[in-house]
Amino acid sequence: MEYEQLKLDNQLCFRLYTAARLTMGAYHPYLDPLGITYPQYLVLLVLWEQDKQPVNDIAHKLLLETNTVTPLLQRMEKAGLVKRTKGKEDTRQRIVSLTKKGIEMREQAKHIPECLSDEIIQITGEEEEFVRMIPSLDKLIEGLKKQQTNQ
Amino acid sequence: MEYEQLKLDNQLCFRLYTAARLTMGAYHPYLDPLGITYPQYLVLLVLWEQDKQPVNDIAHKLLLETNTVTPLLQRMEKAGLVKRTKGKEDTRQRIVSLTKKGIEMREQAKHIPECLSDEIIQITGEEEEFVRMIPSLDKLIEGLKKQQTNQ
DNA sequence: CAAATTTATATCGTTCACGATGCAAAAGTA
DNA sequence: TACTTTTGCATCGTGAACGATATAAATTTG
Repeated sequence: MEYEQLKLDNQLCFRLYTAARLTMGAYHPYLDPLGITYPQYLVLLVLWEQDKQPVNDIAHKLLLETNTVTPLLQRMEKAGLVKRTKGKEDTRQRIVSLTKKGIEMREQAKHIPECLSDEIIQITGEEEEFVRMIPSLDKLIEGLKKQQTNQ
Repeated sequence: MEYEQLKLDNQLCFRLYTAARLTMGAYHPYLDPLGITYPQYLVLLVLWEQDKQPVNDIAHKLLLETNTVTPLLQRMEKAGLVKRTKGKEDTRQRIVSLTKKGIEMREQAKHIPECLSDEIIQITGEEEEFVRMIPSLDKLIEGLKKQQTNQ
């Protein structure tokens, strides 16, 4: 069948696309009570690990463009989670730092990863299978990242 | 470290989220010349396999909500790729069918899956590793789907 | 040092993605 | 048959994601 490939290959990309959407959905019960979204949670994770970072560093760690991260941070600032101040050495930079509310949310979010792990294990029976997927995903991400920046 | 988990678990979800975005990005060079987006390409794949389907069937196959698919189809209709007609048996339904342009695009898109496979192989060295990921992703998707509809 | 280039962020426009809500048609129930 | 519920789709509002473009500050170059 000439068009058989059209069905077949979407396998990987379509599944990644779907799995990503559904796992993000699995965060909803935990993030909704905190009033944050999954991408906002990612920003908090980055800042909890190291406070006071310029927009660029945050974007780079999340592999997002700054024009995605800037509005995200603006919404988080409006929500009182972070504040954005001008950089002292390089005044082009905007240094993003956690507010009291942003710092305190760490405590409330402490159990989310554990809850989600448990949920995935409960849903799928075993954990190892998914732990094994991680290096493959990293390899794919690393390769695609290079592909898209170099050329 | 009390907060160690916060870093660790994002492993899976963050990687899925990132891998999905980047692989969708890898479609750009092939879809841009056709003037379609990745979700629109997915809709076309569904219709190429079987023409004339109600909105609901398309949404169900893509695991998307109808309120995502409806605007998507409206844009595709405006672009002249599909038309949407009222259902005859059930007049609530909107039957989506391919236009001449939509049918002809199949020929132009024929090689996309092959190109993408090649690219992934070239980027990452081997194919098997990613073929092996597919059943795991299916298991995850299936489980999360149940979780989110049942409760 | 002045001019050109790069860098850090912001803004704009378009397209998803989805919760909430609305509405009309179909299906089920009394 | 009248009434209630469900179903199929549409609309609205919000938050990503990102390409394109803008702007000011830093850096490089001549």
